[in-house]
Amino acid sequence: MALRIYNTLSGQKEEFQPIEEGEVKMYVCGPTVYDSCHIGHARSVVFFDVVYRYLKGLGLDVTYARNFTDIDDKIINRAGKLGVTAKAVAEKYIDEFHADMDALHVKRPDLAPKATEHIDDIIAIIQRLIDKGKAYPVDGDVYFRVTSFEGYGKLSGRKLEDMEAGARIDVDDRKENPFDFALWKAQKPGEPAWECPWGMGRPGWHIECSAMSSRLLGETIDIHGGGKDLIFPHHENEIAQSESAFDAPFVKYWMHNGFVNINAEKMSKSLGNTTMIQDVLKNYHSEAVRLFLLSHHYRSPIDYNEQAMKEAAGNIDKLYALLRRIAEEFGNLGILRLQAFNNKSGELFKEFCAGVEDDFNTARGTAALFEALRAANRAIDEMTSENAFESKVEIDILLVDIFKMAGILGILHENPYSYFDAKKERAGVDEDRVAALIQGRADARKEKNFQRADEIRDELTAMGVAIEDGASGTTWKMME
RNA sequence: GGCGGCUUGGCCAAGUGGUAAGGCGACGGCCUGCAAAGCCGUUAUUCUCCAGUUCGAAUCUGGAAGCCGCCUCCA
Repeated sequence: MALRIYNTLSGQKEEFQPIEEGEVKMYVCGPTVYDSCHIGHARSVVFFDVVYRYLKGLGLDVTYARNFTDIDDKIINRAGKLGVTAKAVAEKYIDEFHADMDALHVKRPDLAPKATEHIDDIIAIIQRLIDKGKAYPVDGDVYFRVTSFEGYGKLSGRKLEDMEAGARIDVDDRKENPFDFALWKAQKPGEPAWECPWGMGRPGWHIECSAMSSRLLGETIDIHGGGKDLIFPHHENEIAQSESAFDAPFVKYWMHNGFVNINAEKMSKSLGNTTMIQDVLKNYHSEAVRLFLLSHHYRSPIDYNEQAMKEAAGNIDKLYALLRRIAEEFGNLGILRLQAFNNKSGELFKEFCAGVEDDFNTARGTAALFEALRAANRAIDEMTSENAFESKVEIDILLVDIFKMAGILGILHENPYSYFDAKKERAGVDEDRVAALIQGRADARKEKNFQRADEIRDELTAMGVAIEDGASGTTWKMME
């Protein structure tokens, strides 16, 4: 099987061939750190986290960079409102970003550069572009000369002539062409600024990615990703800058994820439905969030709503319930989990990979995950003293597959007992009272007083507690 | 105005020209004192509509309708 990736540049799926055998250089546009992250950021970051995990799983030597835009109009505005420095705003939200993404079990990228740490690189590229006649300074600003780059529009499929007709853009007489964009912005009073050959100022938005990508990963990289909205103008402009500066292709595979809608509406500040990761995590387990995000194809829009989240949360519950069941039957879940990294995988993991290899179709992959879940439960259901050995072998293979899939999806990090205990704690029920009621019910059942037993169960139900009678006694959990 | 995308069962959602994955829900069964959980089975002759190409189309082509995104900061 070969990995195929939909390349925005070509508009089709292409077989993935790294530029250097066995190595992958990947860059993903990170956040502008002026506010908390929302579920849309989570989608992008979680998706590319899966790309990273999968490529590493293939044994490739992946260098993954994800930047922070830590100097920008929005940050400066925010700082002005709060009466603090832009740096303070950026630092606060970088910390928040890390906290959010750690909570979502996102692996840290190899490199997390900040724009302000690469001002020299930025200035060097701008100088180069000016020297080559691709950019021009005006009153301390520097603009990229869009008409100097023949391929302008190749990523977004736009032509300069077409855009000019209906475009709503600022008319700025100082620009040669309305689509020329700022590489450098002259300092305004009170703004943070750096010294450069054109006077004090700060970088424009697009140039930082060209600078950091080329400095950290090379002039041509394998994968560059981000949200669909970045295709134009951000990534289009990055291509123009980088390819003009280095006379080499900038990126081999462009990948863009789709948006998250909220209850079938576009998420936007004006609608007031911006859904922050922190708030989502108050209501749902982080792995439910990941499973929700990954059970849809990354390029399609997805709808965040209560039903979808409850479904995902329910499925995470089922997976942990299986893990608990296996731990109860066989013990040593930790050892079984370790085996996932050494043992050969079974058919279902191969099926899972077949999905993921097809343009990271994790939605297709989850079908294999649920099949493994069902097969493992069935094997335990059907286990007898005669077939115990065969069953154990079968369950082992299924469990290894499940852990391997979970390792790529980034779920099932917890011990199942602590997972369910944490749920009980979050629900805030009186556990001693539940234990007492269950004991009372057990006594009633012993005396065949089923009416009393059912009364007690009703009482538990009213508390939101669901009970399950098993071979080794009664267990309970919180109902959804 | 320009560019792009989407329309698959009650809901969500895969589907790469060869005869509709998976999840949720619903219904029936096994299990259970009864339940729950788990398992088994049933739940789209059909993929918005119309025409065409083909031995064969949800998948390709043309047309129609509806929905959505981008073109402005945005994941």
